[in-house]
Amino acid sequence: MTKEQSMTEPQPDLTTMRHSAAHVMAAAVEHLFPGTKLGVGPAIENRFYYDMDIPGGITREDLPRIEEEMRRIAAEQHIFEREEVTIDGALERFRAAGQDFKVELLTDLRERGTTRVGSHEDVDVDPANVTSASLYRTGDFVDLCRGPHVKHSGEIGAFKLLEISGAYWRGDQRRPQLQRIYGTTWHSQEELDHYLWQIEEAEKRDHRKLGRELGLFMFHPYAPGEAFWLPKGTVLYQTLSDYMRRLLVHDGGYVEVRSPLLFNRALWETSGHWDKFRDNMFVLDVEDQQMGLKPMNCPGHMLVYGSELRSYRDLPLRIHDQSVLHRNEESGNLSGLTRVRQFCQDDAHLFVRPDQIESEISDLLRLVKQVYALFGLEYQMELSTRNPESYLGDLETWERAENNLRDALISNDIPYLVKEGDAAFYGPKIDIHVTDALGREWQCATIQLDYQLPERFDLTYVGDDQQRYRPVVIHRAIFGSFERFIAMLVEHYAGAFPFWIAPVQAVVLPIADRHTEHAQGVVHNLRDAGFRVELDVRRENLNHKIRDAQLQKIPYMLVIGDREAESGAAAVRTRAGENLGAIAVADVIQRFRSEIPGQTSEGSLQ
RNA sequence: GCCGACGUAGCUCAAUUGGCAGAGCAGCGGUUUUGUAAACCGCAGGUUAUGGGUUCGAGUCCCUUCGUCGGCUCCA
Repeated sequence: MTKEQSMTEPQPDLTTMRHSAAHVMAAAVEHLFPGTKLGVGPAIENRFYYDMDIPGGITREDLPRIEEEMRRIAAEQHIFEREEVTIDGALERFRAAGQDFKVELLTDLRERGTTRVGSHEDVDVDPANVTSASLYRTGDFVDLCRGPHVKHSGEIGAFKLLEISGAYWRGDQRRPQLQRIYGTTWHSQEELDHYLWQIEEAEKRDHRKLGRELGLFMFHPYAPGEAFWLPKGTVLYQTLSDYMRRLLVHDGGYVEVRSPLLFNRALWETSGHWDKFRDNMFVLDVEDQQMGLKPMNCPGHMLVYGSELRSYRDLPLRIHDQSVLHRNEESGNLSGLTRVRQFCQDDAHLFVRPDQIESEISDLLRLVKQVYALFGLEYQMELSTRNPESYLGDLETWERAENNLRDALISNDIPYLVKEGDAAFYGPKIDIHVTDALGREWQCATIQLDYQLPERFDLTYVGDDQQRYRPVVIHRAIFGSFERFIAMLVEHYAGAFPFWIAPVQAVVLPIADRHTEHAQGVVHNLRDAGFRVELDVRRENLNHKIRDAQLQKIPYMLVIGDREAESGAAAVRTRAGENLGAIAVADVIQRFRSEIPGQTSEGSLQ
């Protein structure tokens, strides 16, 4: 585009285009499936959708027809005409048209002054306007909508319909289930193609696919939602676990415990989980008692704290625990490693005096920064504040707690978003959201302030004045769950893990049988130096072995032929395809050592 | 859990309107001793996820159960 064009013909913004495309899509569906009832159709990140009750329902095969009809409507360039009407007038029209969902939205607006349902906002009606509503007409299609829109239906860009799925009306399981059609639209065909290419690339990185190809983990129908960690995946898991243990226990002033998985119902009643979390717990009958598998470590840690008389001098007490947790997720919610029924967290509970909160939070923010930087992960911090409709405790405490968190963020120069009203009922929190290769956000790390559990378990410490005081608990996890974090790492690195966590760090490739002995020596030396090295003695040619090692994304390939056997070296190839030539084994070890964080100047392991 | 789609060899996928279940890779046996992304020949591999039904005949049509995927809801 020339500069001149961009000045005279500003392109509509993508959100407006996408929202307008949703209208055109709804119009197309109405043409093809008369009697369709419309829900809502907003623009979302990269895409748009419309929820509809379509007579007889549609399948994926119908999408090309709908797309074709959209192209026809686009070609006709119908103007998006705005019309301001009274709510009663609008009600009449949508009632007459049998648009029950629109009628409900308008009724809500009139009666409650908003169309909001919980934190989910429907965008058809401007909540600031309670006397009139705006309609948009495009050809024969009229929709309740607050706009804005592009000029005419020809301006909805280069689009494609992507996906079809179910969605409850207003996100409520008890309400009718509508069909949601997803599409995407962009300024140009090139941008559309690029987006479609991105989706394809992201699919190649899918941890479920790579997990199988790289032999990291598997699932079996007999254990839905519970991963089997295969030998290579176990190395990865264990390496991360050891790294975190070292960071916390060796360097960070934490102590580690192992605690029971199965607890009497009484514990869960005390902690409040029986009330709030029962549906997500596995409960079983043991003799004449009910026992629950733990979904979190916190109640157990309360018992550990309470098992001794604690002095103010003992605080902060930081208890780390990598125990197995179970949550009874609904079957439809299970997904690869990111939503499972059994997992471990790099969990810890910090028992602190009120005056220690801010410095503890600061330390945690630094820890998050350090760990995420090591993996090169992008993240966004979010401060969740009190939900006025659901909180325990007094306002003063809440205010102080929120200020503690905010001050810690500010003093560490960390940009953050505020999520008003998103706090847990027991205290405010900082969540850390990581963006993965699919552009999806995952909540991994979390830092939560809790004044309630110490109360429920009547935890105290003795102050310097002999009085009993109540400690504050900080729940925190840096990886979150190992399962989800590994899923993210797989997609982030596309399976090409950094050397220090790679399940196999190098493979030794003898060219012919006569090189096996020297190759075994090389393997032996490298293993002695502490590296994870395999030997490929198959009677295949070098090309074949190289290809297999590349596909397994092994960081280093060490080729042993006549020349290397003679000189006591290995010809080093990296998975990036570089051929570094023959290198003496001692120098290979040096090179490997330099790739372990903590053994270089940039160390995280010290 | 709900809506929709899917389930064929270890993996990736074929199989005409309902008419003999097939290929590549992997595996196994042989031949080849190989220099930076797939050597060659052969063999074996299946109650088409599961249980039932319709039919002369079912991978294909209908129902059940289980699982997976995309969403909704919920969340580490």
